[in-house]
Amino acid sequence: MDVLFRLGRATANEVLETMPDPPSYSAVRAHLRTLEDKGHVKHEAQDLRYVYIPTMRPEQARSSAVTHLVDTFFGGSVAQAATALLDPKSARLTREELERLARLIDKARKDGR
Amino acid sequence: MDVLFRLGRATANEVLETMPDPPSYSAVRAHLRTLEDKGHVKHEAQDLRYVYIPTMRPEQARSSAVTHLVDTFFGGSVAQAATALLDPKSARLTREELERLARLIDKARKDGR
DNA sequence: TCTACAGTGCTAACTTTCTAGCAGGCCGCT
DNA sequence: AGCGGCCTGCTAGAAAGTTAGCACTGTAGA
Repeated sequence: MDVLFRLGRATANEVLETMPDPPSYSAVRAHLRTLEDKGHVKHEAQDLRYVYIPTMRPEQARSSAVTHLVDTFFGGSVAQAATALLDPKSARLTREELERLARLIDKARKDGR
Repeated sequence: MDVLFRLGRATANEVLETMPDPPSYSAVRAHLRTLEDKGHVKHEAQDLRYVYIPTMRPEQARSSAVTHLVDTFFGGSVAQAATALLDPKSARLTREELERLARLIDKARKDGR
């Protein structure tokens, strides 16, 4: 699923290549089929191969992944998560990105009043 | 693992209770044992039961989870992830948290020069 | 045309995970 | 002492996941 979310859509082979520590091609194909059985994924025929696509909308997948991360690693605190995310040691942000985030927070400060 | 990261340390029973959609108690115990075999977890005897603890340091676990999330759902863009995280629709932040984040970004703007 | 190639569907064996349940130990209670 | 509850270790069978490999199909190139 992570590979599919990352790429948006992918063939069995692309999934295999993108996986770290990949199992066999057969395993990937079988797994994609069971994901399809469970409804997490659908496929389309493209050229001669199947392209698999997550059924969940990307925004929803993102948002639930974010919530899960915040709950699991930051005790539900968005502020703590944001602090870790913006940690200057790892986060390399361009000037424009910083400006945009500053504006975003400024807006939240005004609106939240 | 998510449960253990969330709680810091937990018995098999606590893991079971915390899991959404939990398997059987046997499965949880067995799984904790294989996690221990693989070195992801260790246990201590407390009173009469085992308490399981992740072997990875929390900061490291957090940071690699954050990296993985950013790569999987935001194409590696910290800025996009931060934007989603601070989305006013979902993020409920107190005034002090907003101030702190604003200062954090301000500092990054100055330092990054 | 025919050959090679890459993909699908399917199957059968194998490995790992999940499950229920049993024996045994420690504790607290009566 | 005896009982019940709760935990561990362990086992064996069921379920799920992994693997290799076969037949078949459509495409491209010699």
